[in-house]
Amino acid sequence: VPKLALVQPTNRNPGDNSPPELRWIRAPVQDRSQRTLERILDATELLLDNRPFDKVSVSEIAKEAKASVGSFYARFDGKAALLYALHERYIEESRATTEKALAPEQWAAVTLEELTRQMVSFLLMFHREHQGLRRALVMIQTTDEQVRQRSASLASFVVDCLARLLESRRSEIRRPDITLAADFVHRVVFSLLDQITIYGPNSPTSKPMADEVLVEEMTQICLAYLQQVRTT
Amino acid sequence: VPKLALVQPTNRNPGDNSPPELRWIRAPVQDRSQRTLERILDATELLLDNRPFDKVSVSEIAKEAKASVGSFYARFDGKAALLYALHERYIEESRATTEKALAPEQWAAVTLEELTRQMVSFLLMFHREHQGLRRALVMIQTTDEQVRQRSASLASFVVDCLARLLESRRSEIRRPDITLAADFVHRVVFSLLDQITIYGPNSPTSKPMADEVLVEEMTQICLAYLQQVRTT
DNA sequence: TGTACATCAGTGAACGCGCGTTCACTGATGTAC
DNA sequence: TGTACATCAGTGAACGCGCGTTCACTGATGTAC
Repeated sequence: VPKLALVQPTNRNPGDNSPPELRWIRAPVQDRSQRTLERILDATELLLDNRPFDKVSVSEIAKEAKASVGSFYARFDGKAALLYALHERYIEESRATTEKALAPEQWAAVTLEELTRQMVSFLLMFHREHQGLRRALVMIQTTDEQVRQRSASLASFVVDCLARLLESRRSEIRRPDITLAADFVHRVVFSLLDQITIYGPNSPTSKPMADEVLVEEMTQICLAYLQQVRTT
Repeated sequence: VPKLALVQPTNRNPGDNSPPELRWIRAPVQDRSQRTLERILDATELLLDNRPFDKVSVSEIAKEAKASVGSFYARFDGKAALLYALHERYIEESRATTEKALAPEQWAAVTLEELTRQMVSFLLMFHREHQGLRRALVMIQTTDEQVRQRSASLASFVVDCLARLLESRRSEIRRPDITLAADFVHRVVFSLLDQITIYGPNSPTSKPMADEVLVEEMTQICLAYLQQVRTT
């Protein structure tokens, strides 16, 4: 079980007047409560697959996690903190995954087309796995500035990694500004994925698109953009 | 003032056993109440620019519309019906606009590149204008099947128009399947616009992108995709 | 190894706030004669 | 043109439901001696 990236325990030194740290979670002291905490996180992510965060009540979460409402509040400063903690956990996982997946060395022997296809295909799966949570996060981001900034910083990291990867393949790319290209490709791919996250498989287009078709068209549009030959 | 596309008045004929019609609104009889209704719709759309639908209370809406809570409920079957009505109005407007904007004749003398740029640029503005409402609609679509289907039917219409336009320019396009191409281009463009709708100008990418850059890159990626020369 | 005590963890009924909805009433509009 | 009456429109205080949060209490764990 991957260790949780928790933010600041409750106990502080007397003279400690550091800036208002994010205190999303009351740090567990015993193993038992650590497990309760993780059960709560998992249960919530499960429940989010079927309903938005607002429609999932704290008592339901407690029930699903085989805990009580009281023990919930012993771990979290409130319902909002729960979503923050899930966000935290999700970002940690994404960051680690990205770092490995986008390392240029790994892709040295593969064509840009195949690289793109693998990437898109993997991302589609990854996003599907976390669909419920992602939907909840998308929704809260429309309001919560803090969550938005955390997501932005992850996105920024991903774009940097992507730019480095594209840089290592400069000869295969015709876009003049690689940083811009990385940024925009990221935008396109992730907004498509977000759309799927939000609306589910039957997205709000005419007909639902099979996964393979989707992956193929996404791959093609990225490639076409990166390798575009201007006709003017 | 464009006439509202309202759905079914309350009075029905005795033997009327038509399928469960959508009754989102209690049809106004006097002019006065018609105006109240529109004031309520406009006020809501205004309030939605700053807050999600859940955080806008009915009494606030009434206040903003210079009406009372009671008169609100005289027009709408409930708070949900209000959003449905706004959706209705929005879809009507979009449909009409699309029909005109995508008519092939209008674009006969323009290059595909310029056509695309104009379109993307217009859409960006249109979506910005309705940002608040769109955000609310995106959110409710994650839950409400009826709203989702209505949006889907609009999307379907737009894709059809787009396919017809692309068809009329077959010679400039290299994609084998034009229907698929229309569908996918629509998806890409609208998911990017949705992303902006949701997150505002400072979307969750590294740095916010200037409008002109955004329009330009969107234009280029669409063109590149439609005119792609396979290098294999 | 055993006992006492402190702290941590867990429980779930009760509380209270916010907000959607109702309802008894007043005022405005339109129509019949 | 005027009056009576019916219907429509508007008002806002009061209600009640749902759900997040609290709290007094019980049980578990760990530590000191």
